Amino acid sequence: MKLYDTKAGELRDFKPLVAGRVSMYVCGPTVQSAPHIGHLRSALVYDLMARWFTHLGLEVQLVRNVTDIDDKVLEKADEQSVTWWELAYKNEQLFAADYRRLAIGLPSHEPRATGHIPQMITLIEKLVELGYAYGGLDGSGDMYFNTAKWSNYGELTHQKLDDMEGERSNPAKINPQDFALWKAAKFTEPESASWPSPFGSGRPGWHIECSAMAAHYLGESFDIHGGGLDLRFPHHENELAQSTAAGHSFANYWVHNGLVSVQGQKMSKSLGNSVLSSDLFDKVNDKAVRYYLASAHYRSILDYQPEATVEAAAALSRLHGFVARAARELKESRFSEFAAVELPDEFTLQMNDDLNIPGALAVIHESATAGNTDLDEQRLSQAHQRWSEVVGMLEVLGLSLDSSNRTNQEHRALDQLIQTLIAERNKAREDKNYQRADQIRDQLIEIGIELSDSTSGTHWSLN
RNA sequence: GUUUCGGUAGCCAAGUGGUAAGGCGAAGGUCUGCAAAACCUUCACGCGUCGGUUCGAUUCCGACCCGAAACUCCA
Repeated sequence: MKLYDTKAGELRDFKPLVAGRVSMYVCGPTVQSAPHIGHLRSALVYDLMARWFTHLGLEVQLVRNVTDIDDKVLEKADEQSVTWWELAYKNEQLFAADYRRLAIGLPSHEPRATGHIPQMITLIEKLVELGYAYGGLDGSGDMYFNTAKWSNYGELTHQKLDDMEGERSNPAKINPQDFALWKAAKFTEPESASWPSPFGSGRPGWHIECSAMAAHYLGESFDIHGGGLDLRFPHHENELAQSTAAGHSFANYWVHNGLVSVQGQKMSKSLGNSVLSSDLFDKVNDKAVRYYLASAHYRSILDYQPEATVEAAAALSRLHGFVARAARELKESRFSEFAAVELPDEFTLQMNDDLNIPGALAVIHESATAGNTDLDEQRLSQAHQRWSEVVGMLEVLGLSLDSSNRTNQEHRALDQLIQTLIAERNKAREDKNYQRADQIRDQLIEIGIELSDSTSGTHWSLN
């Protein structure tokens, strides 16, 4: 498999550090507010990547952190007159709920920053010991990383220290580009937001959190570090600098997902142009939202267009339609069970090519078309092959038709009710009472149930 | 200014040094009592503009235009 490595600036063959295993660290959200679809796309990208690795037979370790303490969390909590941990927890739950709805798998670990303060302190101490960290020149008690001492600084984003603007007005820093490792407690902030440390009480800087947690769960070297493109600098550059300065080899591959934009502009909390998951979930079903967010290559900008979600729903519905039709029409044959078949080579090729989901989706569509034709022509063996392929491919992408609601009690009751109406309608059709037949069909359409007549009888589906 | 990344049909969106995947949508057709669904056919002589390299460029190179992201708060 090839992956685009931001640090190398090119596609690289992916080779795990330990054969048969892949370790991934993904920057999760700062839980200062509810998720928007940009956050969800990011989580989805790494979920898809993890699923593909799993399909390839690798054992995946995925760590996705939660930043539950930082300036913004404290600020927002203050505005809303709640404690910072209440705010953080509430938002963390909103993220979790959306992840679940999008069928984004649980990571192996989902560490909160506040649960790993000792590891962060240890890492800062190490940096002090090695001469890369210093206490703020203004005596504030802040700790900073000395970027001038680390000659590789800028290697992730290919920038020279001199070209970077940095924060010129901060008298606590030796170099304007230096960044905070530890922020001393302030009188204006709640006491609960500070922890004791050898540098005085305070809280960790944003970047050190990820360095410490990645090392804690995945070790000093691991395979892939992922996150949104906007985190490349300063966040990931700083993580890389402090971790490697501390002697860790850190991530072997750096992967960055493209952002979601609205009318050509980045979706962000500060711009106030956030599209929330509920905006999509209200319009189309959960799997269609997943399909939509996955439908652009993960490194491309996804410019949000409301109609595009409806298009995604239509496209996915055709695939699900084939799966359901094949299941129905093959039921009575010797091909009633779908087989664990090899996925089409082209699909594998696309997925191995830097996770080209759009290319992979094209393969699924082609298989579904071919499968529908096979069913039309009564080529059951081929249809069975196509059906199995499509089911397998959808499963890898987490886009399978949910089967849970087909087995529950409510569904059975609904089915019996509709079957009664179908029988009445078919009787009416036999009697050439088309007015009554169409009336039944129209009434069902109105409540979202679609009937379709075929040689194998009349079937219904939720629209 | 510096560093990244884009500009492909009505819309979404892949891709390639050899003549443009797929989806949505639209039109026509097959099927149907009529529909729906499904299938078939058609829908970019064109891939921001202008040059260059080449037998050949949308793809490589250069310049330019437009847009996005980052530059110490952001997935």
